[in-house]
Amino acid sequence: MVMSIRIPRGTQDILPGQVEKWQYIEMKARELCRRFQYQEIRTPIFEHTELFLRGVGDTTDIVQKEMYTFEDRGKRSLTLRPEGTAPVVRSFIENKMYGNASQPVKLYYMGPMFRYERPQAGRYRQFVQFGVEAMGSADPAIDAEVISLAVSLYKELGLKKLKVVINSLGDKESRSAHRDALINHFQPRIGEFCSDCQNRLEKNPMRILDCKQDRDHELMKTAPSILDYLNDESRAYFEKVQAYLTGLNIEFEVDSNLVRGLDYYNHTAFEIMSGAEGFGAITTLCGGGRYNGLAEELGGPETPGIGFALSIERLISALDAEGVTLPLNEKLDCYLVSLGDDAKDYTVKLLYKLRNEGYSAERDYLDRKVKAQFKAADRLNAKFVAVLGDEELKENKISLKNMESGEQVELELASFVEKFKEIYQ
RNA sequence: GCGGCUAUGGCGAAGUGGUUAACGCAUCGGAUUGUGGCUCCGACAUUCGUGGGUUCGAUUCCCACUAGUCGCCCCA
Repeated sequence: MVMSIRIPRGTQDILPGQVEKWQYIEMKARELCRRFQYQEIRTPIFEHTELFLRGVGDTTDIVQKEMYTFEDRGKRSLTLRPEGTAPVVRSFIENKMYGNASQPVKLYYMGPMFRYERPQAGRYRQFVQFGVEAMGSADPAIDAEVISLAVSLYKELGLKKLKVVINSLGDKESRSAHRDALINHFQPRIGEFCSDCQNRLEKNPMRILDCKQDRDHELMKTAPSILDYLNDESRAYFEKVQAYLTGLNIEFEVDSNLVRGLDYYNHTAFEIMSGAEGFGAITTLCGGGRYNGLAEELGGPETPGIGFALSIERLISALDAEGVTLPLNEKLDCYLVSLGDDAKDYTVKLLYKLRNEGYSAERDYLDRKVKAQFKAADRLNAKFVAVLGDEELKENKISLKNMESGEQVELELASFVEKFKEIYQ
């Protein structure tokens, strides 16, 4: 036998039974965006590699080791998008949305992202992100709006064990002062830290604060906090964001060690984590932050922006971990049981009629016995089963059974659909 | 990129260096010659991830590969 071809590593098929959850979540997300007034944008699955080099930052892990990059026949270097912000900002600039009548421009996207990583719980090579981007406003109220949108999605879906963590990375000036302070702090004893941290010292000293291996080192506890290096403007901004969140009754924690991995962040950075038991090592459900300056970096006009991205896979894992069942009702309106060739021919037509009237309806296509047809109806959660056999056909009758009550009535065959409508009410 | 564990029917899962590879669920058939959810009976893997090696003989032992899984790094 020929070896069968299997799904590529780190990808998954979403099968019937599971896909309903996805559809429900997608519907919820879209509905929420309608209420919050974010409009959908669909950008290509691949972009010029250059976009991510400049947008995400060429020292980031994403760019250095996780991109699906290929050359097309025209020798262009293209990359399957590893994240959604850079493409949206690219489109914003390219389509001159900064000139739109309504500002800020508030967009959302939902679709697959690709990162070449070793798969584990909650991590895939192709995964689906839902994200929003609000561009053109540097009002801290919109930071709070973006965070609240993500929180609302989780809460409305039924998650309870959530933790919102925020931090401020400050503006350029604050960040650079903090960076110098960090280097001065760790430099003398960097040899006592892990090799990753040693590399981080020059590249991105902030990341040392995030290290799990060296978290108990005494220099960690005494490390300069970004919050002490925020200039007045940055501090005022961060305080305002917190005040708005408090006003929205959104509980949060300030964690000065929260550092996001992408280069483009500044000011507000946030994460939403799941505290559910058995959720695995990865607890981040959603990550986001402000990226003033990214538009300029990509060749557009100076435009402030903030957004988040969350993974639908992790959202579903969190729902499962908390034992939340989504209100999916999968009932079949009517199953048609037939017995005999003439009856079968008739029910084939009847089935189509019911479907054209808007009902979900099904029948047997494997010539199964009546008993097995009923079993199939049961498995499909049929509300009603109509039975047409030789006897009924001869007398122009059809039986209709209510599967919940077990009650069965005989109806005129000719007016079945009309009668069904009445009874179905 | 690195490390641990795993790989047996549609699913879950036992098992052994040697002539029939347990069992449970699901499915199909029957008891009930036209009525589901319960019960009982029967059927259902020329085959144990792929390739190679050791052996008279491998699903079982060894190696490689692939995949899954969990963790590290990092992230959604």
